[in-house]
Order: sequence, then C-alpha cells, then structure tokens
Amino acid sequence: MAWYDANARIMPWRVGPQARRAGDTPDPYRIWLSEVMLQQTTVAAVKDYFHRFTMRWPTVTALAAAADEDVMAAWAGLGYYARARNLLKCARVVVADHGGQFPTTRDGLLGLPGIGPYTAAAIAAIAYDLPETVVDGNVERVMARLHDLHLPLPTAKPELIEFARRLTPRQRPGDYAQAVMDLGATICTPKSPACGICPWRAPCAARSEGTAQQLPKKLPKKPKPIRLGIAYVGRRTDGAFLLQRRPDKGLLGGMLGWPGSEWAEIPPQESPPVAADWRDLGAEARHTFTHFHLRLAVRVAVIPPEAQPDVGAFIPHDRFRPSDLPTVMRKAFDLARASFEYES
DNA sequence: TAACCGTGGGA
DNA sequence: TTCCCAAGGTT
Repeated sequence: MAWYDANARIMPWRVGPQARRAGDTPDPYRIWLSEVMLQQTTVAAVKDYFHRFTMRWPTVTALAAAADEDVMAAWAGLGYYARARNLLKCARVVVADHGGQFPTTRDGLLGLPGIGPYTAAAIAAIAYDLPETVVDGNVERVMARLHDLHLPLPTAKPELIEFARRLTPRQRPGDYAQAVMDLGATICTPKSPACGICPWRAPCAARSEGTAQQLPKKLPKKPKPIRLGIAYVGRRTDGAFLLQRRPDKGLLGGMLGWPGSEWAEIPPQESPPVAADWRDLGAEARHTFTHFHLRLAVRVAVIPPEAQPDVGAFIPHDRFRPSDLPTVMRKAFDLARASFEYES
C-alpha cells in the first residue's frame, strides 16, 4: 500500500489514494464504464474513448437514452463490440430496474449484461471500497510469481484466485485492488519484470527461484488460419456510400460495414450488393482478428442514382464518418478512397 | 470446457 | 513480419 501511495498511476477515471483519503469517492458510472472498456484492452487505447463517452453521456441515465447506432459508432475501433451492445443493455437495466443506481454489491453487479466475475469485483472494490478480490491478467501473473506456481493457465486459475483472496485486506480494499494491478502493469510485467525495485521482492518465490520471467505458464495457442473475402465499397454519384448494418450476433455484431462475401478459407464468390461497374482495386486490406487472419479484396464502383441495392442502404456523404467503422472496414475504405479521389 | 470475440503497440 | 499480449465475458 505504501508503494501504491507513492506510485499510483494517474487515470481519468481514478480517484487516487490521496484524494480518496481526503474524502473523494469514485463515480460508480465512470468506474463501470472504464472497467468495461479496459476488458482485454490497454489503458492507452481506452483514454480517448473514455473522454468521448463521458463528455457525451455523463450519466448512466444519459447513456441509457442514447440511440444504439450512436453508441456503436462511438465504440468503433475499440474492438470486442459485444461490450458496447452489453454496455447499453446494462445501462438500460440499471435505469429501468434499479432507479439509475448501480447495485452496491458484487453479487448484485454480477450478471448484469457484460459484467462477469472480474468486473463485478472491480466495481465493488474500487467504487464502493468493499473487500472483494479482483483477479485480472495482472493479478494472475503477480500471484503465479509470488507463489512460483508453474501449473499452466487456464488450469491454474482457481488456485491463483485463492492466493489472491487470501491476500485481500479489509483495509482500503479498493486501493489494494488497484495497487496489485498497477504493480503488474508497471513492475511485474510479462517480459523483463523489474524485480529489483519490486515492493514484493522479499517474499516473491519466483524471484528467489529465478523463474519470474517464465511465469505464468500458458497452454500453447492454436494457429490462426487465413480467411479470404471481398468488400464492395460503393459510392453513388451524389456522394452517398452503400453500407450495411451487421447482425447483432457474431463478428463485428451491430457495426456498420461494407457489403461483401463470406469470409472463409476458400476463395470467395463475387457477391456485389447492386449492379454496377465494380473494379478490382488490386490491393487488399489485411487484418488480424482474435482467431483468424483476413485478406480482404476491395471492389470499388460509382453507383448510378436510380440503382436499387439488394442489401444495405445509402448513407449521405455528410452523415458518413470513416471513424464510425470498425477497423477492418476503415482499412478497406482507406484503400478505396484513394481511387475515388483519383477519379474525382 | 473451449470456442468465439478486436485492436494496436512493442519486442 | 510475426508474435505476444492487454483491467474478460458470453455462449
């Protein structure tokens, strides 16, 4: 705790140890929002999104009243889009069933859309200073090293949770939870941990065994296959773009995208969304998802004003922002844009 | 249980 | 270029 008092990272959603002592209390809405954004995502990537969300939707009530497409567009680029869909669901449940106040216990939070064991414990500890045990990737790593546990993840998870539970203090549990995560993020890092300046170097078993660097052990990962696809970037003569809202379930669910073929390991079939003079762009957008690599061929066409597309809808030029697209679709647009600008 | 679900930065 | 990994949850 002394180490945290002197070394706590400064974050837009955080009430630091000094401010907390002075009586400041975190806003549960901002803690919840930050925790959902931080799932599998770095602090650096989250900061700008957090600012934009809290400026535009300062309270859970404001967020609950937002249009789905506005929230999805604001989330675009951050990834794991089920988080954004569940964020909105959760906000609406909090407003409709809890009077706009987040539940104040771990069990009350657990089971709200998008809130699992980690996030429930994190909100309970950080926002309400309850002695709940927070186990994220940082804590797993710190515990595996502290106890020199060589059992690989995910098998080791229950044991690591138990290690973490035993260490959780009754005093300042919210600061403690953030302290261990800060320690993992800045000292007990995955590669080249700074054991020499670690406040836990004395009791650390992996430090004395010289095994810190190789912990925690993990099961080998499966290789990622390469999938192929075609995207159709169509612009009508008035400048409107032909886009398609993706279904809520599955990859990039609920996001805007270009119409296109299936993405599979076999060469895709041409499947233009509307009859037009589609030209092959030559270049392809390359993108890596969680479990496959994608090579996306890009077709471009200027679509005549009277055309009736089979799929998708035209979005007027002045209402289209590339930043509303998930990254893979923005990559395809960036390739296509060059050709449009060349023609016009 | 294991697969699915994004992205960007660093090594 | 390629691989690893980051404050995980849902199905």
